[in-house]
Amino acid sequence: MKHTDKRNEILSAALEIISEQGFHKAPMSMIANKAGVGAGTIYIYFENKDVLINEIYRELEKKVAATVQEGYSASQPIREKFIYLWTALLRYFIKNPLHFRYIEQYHNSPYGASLRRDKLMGKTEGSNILEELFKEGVSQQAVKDIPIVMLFALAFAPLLSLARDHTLGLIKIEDAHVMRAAEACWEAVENK
Amino acid sequence: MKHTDKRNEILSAALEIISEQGFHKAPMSMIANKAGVGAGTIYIYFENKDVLINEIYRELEKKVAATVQEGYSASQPIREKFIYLWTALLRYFIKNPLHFRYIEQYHNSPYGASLRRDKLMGKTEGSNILEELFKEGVSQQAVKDIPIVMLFALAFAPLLSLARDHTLGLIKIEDAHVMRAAEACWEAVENK
Amino acid sequence: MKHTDKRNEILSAALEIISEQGFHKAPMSMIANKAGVGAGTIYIYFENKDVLINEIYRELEKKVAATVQEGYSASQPIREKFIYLWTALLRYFIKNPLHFRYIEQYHNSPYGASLRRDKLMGKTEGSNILEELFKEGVSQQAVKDIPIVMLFALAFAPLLSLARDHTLGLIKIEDAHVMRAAEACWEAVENK
Amino acid sequence: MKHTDKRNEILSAALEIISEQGFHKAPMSMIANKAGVGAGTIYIYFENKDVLINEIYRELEKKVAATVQEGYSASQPIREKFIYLWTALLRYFIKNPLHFRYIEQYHNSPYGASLRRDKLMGKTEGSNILEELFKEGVSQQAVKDIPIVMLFALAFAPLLSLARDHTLGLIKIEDAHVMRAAEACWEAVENK
DNA sequence: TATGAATGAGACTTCATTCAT
DNA sequence: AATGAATGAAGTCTCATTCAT
Repeated sequence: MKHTDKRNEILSAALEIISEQGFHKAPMSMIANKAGVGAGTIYIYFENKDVLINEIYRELEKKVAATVQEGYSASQPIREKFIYLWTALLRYFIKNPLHFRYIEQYHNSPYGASLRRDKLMGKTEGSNILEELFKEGVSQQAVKDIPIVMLFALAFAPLLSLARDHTLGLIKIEDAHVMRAAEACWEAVENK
Repeated sequence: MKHTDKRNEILSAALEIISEQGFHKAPMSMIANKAGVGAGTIYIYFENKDVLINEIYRELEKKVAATVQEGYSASQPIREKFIYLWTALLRYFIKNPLHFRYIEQYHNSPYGASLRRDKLMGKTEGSNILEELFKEGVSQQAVKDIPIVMLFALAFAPLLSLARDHTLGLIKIEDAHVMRAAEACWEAVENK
Repeated sequence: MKHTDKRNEILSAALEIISEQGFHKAPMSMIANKAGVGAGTIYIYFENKDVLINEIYRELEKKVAATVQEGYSASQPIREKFIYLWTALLRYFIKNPLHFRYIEQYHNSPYGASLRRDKLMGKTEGSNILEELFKEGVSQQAVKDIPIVMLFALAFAPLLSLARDHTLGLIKIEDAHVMRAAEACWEAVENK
Repeated sequence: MKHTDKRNEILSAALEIISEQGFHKAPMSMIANKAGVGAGTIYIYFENKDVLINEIYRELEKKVAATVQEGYSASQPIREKFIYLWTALLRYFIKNPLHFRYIEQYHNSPYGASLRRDKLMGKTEGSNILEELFKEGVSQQAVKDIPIVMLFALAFAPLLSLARDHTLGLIKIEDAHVMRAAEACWEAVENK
């Protein structure tokens, strides 16, 4: 087993346990156990529990950003770009419920207290696509002229809520639903 | 001090500490201290910490429901009723940030894992005004014909997101904003 | 068992173990065990291990100072006062080898790094008898006019060395020896 | 790098770290790191940490003995020989504070519990110059007729105390001081 | 009913030592 | 001979809960 393998074992064991049980029901010993390593081994790869938790988040962020940006074309009309990103994001969360639950937990904990939920996509990589999108929309008068934070709330809070309902098994989201929800969110931010 | 007084002292001490510090930084001893009672006394009124935490939530739920229903008139048009409830709810959260923070923490924790965020207003007590409202709207074709859960997500997830941004100091929500946001949410669920 | 009793059990259990084994071979669990209390109980009386260790030292310091000053008469000639204090101190250490070993360990550890070995007697209670004694001696030209720190080294380092030899069982110090050693130390500081 | 080189790297890395940080803040991994070798390599040269620690002490002992005996002439009068050895020893410690700090730590730890501080100079290697000196002095009636251990305490405990004060920065020992202190110690053991 | 000292399981983390390469 | 990743026992401390008063 290579160096990288053990590190990955730890990361995914932690991701799984924390997603399912929450941060405070995920003792390091349990993570080590699930990863098939000794308790001390985790500390070879991660300075402490906080660092491990933050590292998982950072990796998830990258994956989400990469997935969502894949196939994104900046030259389309605003509405199409919005719908594309919105549905791609929701589909990613539906396909990866563990990732979603982890991200949610992280945002609602001291660890991610500083981060904003809506800075989810690409912000760290410099330009934030979503923010750009809204700014462009506002300047074109296609989107309501209200604070960006409000636009985020209107457009993406429902997305997260639906993703949560889905991972909790409260609803089974079908493709038609994804599209209708995306359109409804667009209507909320759209300038009419 | 009467029986009820002590119970209330405990409830509000716990509410305050948990709202500000989070569940896992709210030891029973600290709660007892702030409530001015002995550590063991808490266990006379509440079987254990979980029960206490759930009890606080239930009381908050009642207060929210009562406040929001106050002044609500079932005879108005759908849209007006929606706007009324929506703005009343957001205003309540803005006025009572501790209550909001507690509710948020509860929902994003194992304690409230089973409950749904949208069951916020009175659902558990039988009649759920919001649910009635949406059903009525759907039957009148004033509201989109999609699953109720989705309507809740579209209409109320942004509200919670805005309330959070407000309590975190990320935005200062003014009266004009409240109204515009309410209208935007209506547009999201509205059948056009 | 009263509140004070348990605290004292802990203090003397810790004193004994640390004296015999050293700080790093005195785990809290062992102390708790010897004191006949639960592991967590120690933390009711002492914030953490450091505090416990410092507290023990402070109590010993008090006892030593009290014992040595008992029967001390400031009105005697310098030489007699010196001999009195010196012999009283050595006799105390011979009678209380555990106390001596603890004090020694404390001084040679990060805990007591700031304290000086020679500030042993009464400094914390304001006036340091020994320092006064030396100053008086210098001004009377009865004692060598060299830095106080050197006087302490000349007069008291041998005392501690003898006490150590005794507690380690390397020598059996008899009364005649105590007196001869005291006189020898006086000769070292005496101005001739 | 030769066998001997690596061994020496380890010894001096350990000496430095332990002198500055103490035994319990000197993990083997840190020593290995500073020595530029793998953690496992240490165990090729030294059976375990205790052996390493004892080995360092033994090497220091040799160096001290060699340095002090250098220039020592057995044919001088007792007093001159004493003064010579005493001052040479103090000067060595002042010049090599790391060596002194290590020796001190060693003596005040379980590792050196069995050794006596006054066996410092070559005693274990058979002939002990100091012991010879005192015996000679006693037989000439130049030195007090008391147990050798006491003579050591009177003569050398102050030396170590002064060296400690110096390395801690509490005093700046000048050449004049060294001589006066040596003479004072002679007065303490001198038979008058 | 009320108390709060006492408990001990369990959390995080360190580090001497081993062993496959 | 040399390495350094891996191990897991052991250390300090927290806190929900109990029980004698």
